[in-house]
Amino acid sequence: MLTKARERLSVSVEPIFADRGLCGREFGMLVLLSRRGALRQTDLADALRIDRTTAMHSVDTLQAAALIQRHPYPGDRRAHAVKITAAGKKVMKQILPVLAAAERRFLTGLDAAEREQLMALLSRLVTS
Amino acid sequence: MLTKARERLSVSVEPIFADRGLCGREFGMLVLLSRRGALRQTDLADALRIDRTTAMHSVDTLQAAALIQRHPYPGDRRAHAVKITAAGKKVMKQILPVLAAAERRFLTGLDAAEREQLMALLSRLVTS
DNA sequence: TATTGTTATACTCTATAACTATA
DNA sequence: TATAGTTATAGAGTATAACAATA
Repeated sequence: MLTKARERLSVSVEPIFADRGLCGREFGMLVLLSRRGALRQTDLADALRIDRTTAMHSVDTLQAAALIQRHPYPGDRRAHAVKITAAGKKVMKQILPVLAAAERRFLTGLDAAEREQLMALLSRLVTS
Repeated sequence: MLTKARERLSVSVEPIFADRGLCGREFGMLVLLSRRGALRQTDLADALRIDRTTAMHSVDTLQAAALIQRHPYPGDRRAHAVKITAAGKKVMKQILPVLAAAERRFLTGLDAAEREQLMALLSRLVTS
């Protein structure tokens, strides 16, 4: 059931990212970088629980689209400080409401109280 | 949240199949075949919403393990009637309670009423 | 002409291994 | 000796294309 629900959601949500040349993970990186500021690539990999080479591909994609930039990392010349650009913030802000709308469509059929219930139950499953 | 919950569940459930040389999809085929009797490979593909070549790989795997058999399909000599074997039913019945136990562990933290609530809400999302 | 099963092939996604430059 | 980033490569998993047999 979880599989089906998730599949259904991602079918309606992934095209939103794909339209901008991104995938869900890359959007997640933008959100992460806008919240936490500059991060090293390994920090991104750890946060997303993926290999650092996998993270690098996404960083490459985002940089090619000028949505993030690699900067020198203060205090460690091996590392890069990955920062979201103004263009990156803009794209992220464009996506957010579209994403919220898709989520609302996905949740059509549940009233406000039921949505909260679902979220509460799921979050307990995820964190327990 | 759905993604995380599903990931968490599959981490605890996939090893159950892997221990028997199967994956979730192949177990799903066994369940399907035990419920609906003989099916053509395209029927399996349609039911699981995968390509028929992808379904074929799973049918190959299950047949190599002698959990299913390909028979002539009455009335269409192009098709194969895929049937679950006695060994297949046995493996399926061995897996079912282990799976249920894993599901219960996954749902630890929710009481009976909350589990029902979650299932009800998810099923409405899936079918709506 | 269309469909079933099959084969061969290609593509996507992800990770591992090895390299470099730093630490 | 270990770590950050990179490169090249390999492995799943899935799909597409083409084929033979049959409809």
